[in-house]
Amino acid sequence: MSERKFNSTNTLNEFFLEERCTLNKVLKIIGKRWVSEVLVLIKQDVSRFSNLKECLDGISDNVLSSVLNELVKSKLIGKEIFNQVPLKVEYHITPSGLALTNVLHQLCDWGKEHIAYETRMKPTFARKDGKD
Amino acid sequence: MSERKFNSTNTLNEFFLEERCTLNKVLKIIGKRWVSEVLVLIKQDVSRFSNLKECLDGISDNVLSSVLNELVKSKLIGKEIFNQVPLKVEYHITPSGLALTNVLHQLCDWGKEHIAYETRMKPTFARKDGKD
DNA sequence: CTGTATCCGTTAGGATACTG
DNA sequence: CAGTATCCTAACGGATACAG
Repeated sequence: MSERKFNSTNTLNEFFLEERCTLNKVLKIIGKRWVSEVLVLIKQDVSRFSNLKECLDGISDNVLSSVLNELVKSKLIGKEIFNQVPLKVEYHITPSGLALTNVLHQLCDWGKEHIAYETRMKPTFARKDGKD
Repeated sequence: MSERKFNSTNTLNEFFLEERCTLNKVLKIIGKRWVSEVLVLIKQDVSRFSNLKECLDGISDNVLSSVLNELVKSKLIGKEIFNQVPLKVEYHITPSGLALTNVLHQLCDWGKEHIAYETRMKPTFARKDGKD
């Protein structure tokens, strides 16, 4: 705190921080293990707690619950409680969440192109571009 | 394993899994704390270990090192070693990595629109859409 | 200068049990 | 059915020390 660096790197840092700040928040939200999956499921109209649990096979109630809460808190999904017996709750995606899944889909798309083959291949990697 | 669910959820599950698989890999890579930031920095031609360290202020050598390794392993950045004294190493972004930052930027963009105000606001949130 | 190895504290993921 | 509370463990981020 007492020795902040004001070198030339600082300029870059500033520019980079602006991007970092928000990006970090986003990644903090959807970087968690089950979050993106739950979001996608809800987008696909899997709106009940138990349905989600089935789809996610072995997820604990605990974890699913906290993930859902996080998503609700972040306004990516909405929660609708039907106060009846048996208790019924439905989750639905928000426009905000829908927009996110859209970007996520691009991310997925990128992954399919760039890391699909990366599982076991260790080719002789030599630089091909003419840097310097 | 012995009691796979073949209910209606299974259909959704199948579709969702295809997306999950790759998306998870991607998020696994860039969801780590410093990864996205390092990637952005390198995109901005901060190519030396020490420069990166300065930009990231308090990051440990250890962490930076492992992050760089991950990025190299994932082919998001390339590593060029100049075997001289003092030892010099340069990192540069790959086309693959560049494409990723592009998507990341959209993610950031999304964040700016949707979670900028979310820090402290707790408005009375009631459903507006006419979902039954 | 550019890293790796080791150790350690924190945190997130998860199992189980219990409540509305 | 839908969740919360508690506890446990594994994984991750990070500091320090050391090596090429």
